[in-house]
Amino acid sequence: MRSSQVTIKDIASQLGVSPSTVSRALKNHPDISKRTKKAVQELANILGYKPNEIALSLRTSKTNIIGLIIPEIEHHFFSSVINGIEAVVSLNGYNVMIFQSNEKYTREVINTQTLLSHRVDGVLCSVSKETQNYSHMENLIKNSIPVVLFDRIIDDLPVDKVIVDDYRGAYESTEHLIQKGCRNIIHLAANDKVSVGMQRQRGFMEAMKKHKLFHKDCIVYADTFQDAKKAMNSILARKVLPDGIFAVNDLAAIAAMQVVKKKGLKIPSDIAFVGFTNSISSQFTEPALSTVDQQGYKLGEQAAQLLLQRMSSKDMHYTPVTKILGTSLTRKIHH
Amino acid sequence: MRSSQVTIKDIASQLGVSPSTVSRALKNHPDISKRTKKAVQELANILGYKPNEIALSLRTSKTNIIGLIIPEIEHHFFSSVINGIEAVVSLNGYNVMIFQSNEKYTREVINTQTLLSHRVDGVLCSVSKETQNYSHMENLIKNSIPVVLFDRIIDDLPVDKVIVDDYRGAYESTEHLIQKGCRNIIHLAANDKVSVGMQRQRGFMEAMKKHKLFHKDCIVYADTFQDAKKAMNSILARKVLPDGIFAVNDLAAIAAMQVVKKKGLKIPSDIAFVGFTNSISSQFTEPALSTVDQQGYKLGEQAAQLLLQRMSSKDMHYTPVTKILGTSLTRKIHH
DNA sequence: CTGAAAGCGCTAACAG
DNA sequence: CTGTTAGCGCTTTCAG
Repeated sequence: MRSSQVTIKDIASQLGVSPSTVSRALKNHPDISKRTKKAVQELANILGYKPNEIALSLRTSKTNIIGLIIPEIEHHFFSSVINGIEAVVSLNGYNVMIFQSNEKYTREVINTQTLLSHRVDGVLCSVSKETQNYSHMENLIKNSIPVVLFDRIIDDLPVDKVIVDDYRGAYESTEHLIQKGCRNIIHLAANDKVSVGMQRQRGFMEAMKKHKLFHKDCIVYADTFQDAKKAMNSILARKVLPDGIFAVNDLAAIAAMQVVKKKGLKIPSDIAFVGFTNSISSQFTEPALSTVDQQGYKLGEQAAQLLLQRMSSKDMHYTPVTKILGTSLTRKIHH
Repeated sequence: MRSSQVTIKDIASQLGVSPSTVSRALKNHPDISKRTKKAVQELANILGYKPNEIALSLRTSKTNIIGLIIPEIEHHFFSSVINGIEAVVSLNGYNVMIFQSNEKYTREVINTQTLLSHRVDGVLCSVSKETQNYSHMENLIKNSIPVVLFDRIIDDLPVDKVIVDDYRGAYESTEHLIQKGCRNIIHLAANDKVSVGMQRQRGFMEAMKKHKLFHKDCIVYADTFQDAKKAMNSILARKVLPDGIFAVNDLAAIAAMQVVKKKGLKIPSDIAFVGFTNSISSQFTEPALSTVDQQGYKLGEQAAQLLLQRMSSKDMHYTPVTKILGTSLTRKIHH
């Protein structure tokens, strides 16, 4: 049954007309007679003709594909970003091609090359933890492929960016803990140099300093489940116990909560917790974890809109824009 | 700076040779002199030449793209499947184009048409909950695009399939509960007609019947968080309380656990729980939820392998294969 | 060792 | 109203 795909030529020869007539008939060109149009469209339907996007792309140098590079798809935050992106771009006739860097710089570079080869019309990217150098992104731009960075950005790269206000999210969370009576708050901080983690740490520090609560032992680097468990254990071995924990992500917060509960301490009365991400799991801890919602879906929408906008303008000498999205603290702590 | 993409022609004209020479030089064709090769390859590097995949695809009618249709990317199971797929296909030079049906039949149909237009080399699909009709899949096959279904399959469609042994996973989970002493087990079952849910229900029923524990009230339809909460509340209002719950997914199990704990009952001593999916969240409940691991990654790998195999054989009259993957019960119940 | 030409599927001048 | 032609970028005969 190896029927290869139906082309405009097949329709043309079966109808005894030229390919261009078929092409025109299919797009309702006014020049074509009603009879011909009808015949063509009917036969196209019967044969199940679908235009070959590849041929179209080659002609128009437009693929209607947006390239997306994210660190890990298995991250709920990123999959919700994807949904926001798809919602926006699909309305404009674009499809998304997703690539994962798996937090590796080298993979990210390969991804950009593949994107380039596939001649995608634009690229959305959230960079890997390893990424310091950004010549691969510049390479896209040099090839006149617009780039928008989101969430994990490269500060120095002059392109459009959409980020979450990590600084303020962290600041407000810390203040919330303070308002709830915490005086000795510890921040479980990110280990890497990614902007996101740095901003959260900065937000925490500023809030603590403002309330004169900052001290040198209140930052502990631990951003994975295992690390956070270890860290929390050694924190609980300190002479002075904390009364609040602000974690750089929910995973670390949840890990720390488990350690705290195992020691028989009560949450939030003995130690209160705030996480960051609003992951699915944060609803299932007991008590439910108070956490900063990053609004991945909205972030995706905004990034996509910015990219589409940039793609539609021919101007390569634009002034890059950075959009900052607000966060909101969910499930505030109740004593 | 609007430099459009570098082509083989650019290199050719700059070097005063013909495009065909450049083409050959770039792929190390033995006919080309060392000098020319070196010159071409160097210039290609400098200009940042990347072959235009679109043009290649048009020529070879091979896109090196695998189309993937899944219900929802925000589902951890599916994103782990994606990773399994990518791991396998990327080794073979393929990229994946992901489409979501969002559990809508109509979207799934549109997705297949887009895939067809993009002339993907093969399609992997897990169908939506609504999907009953499968002419859209047949349409792909008619166009000689091999299809492999995974997890959520259509029984009647004669294509390769990879599924998890939902029946056995459910059967064994139920027996595990029985071994642990449960005599009145209730199954929180799927509401829809998807094969996956049906198999789990069948597995549960068979195990219960074998041990003469089956009775008419032991199946309750509730497969979402909200529904499961409601269902569990009304179950706890029964004259005879259950001593075990087997849920069709972790979400329902977790919801039910929360209701049970709120009532002051102990888990697992009063009521034991087993879920299905091995979601991230299942590790974070207290106690951690015993659940059936579906091995999404492995499933993805197998499906991808099957598809690649089918793609490489020209034979359109193959006998479809169905691979069944085992499951394993994680975190068995400890009293 | 290298070049010219044809063709993948489609469309848009241009020419009837 | 319809057909012919050229060309998008690339490879691959065929012909030097």
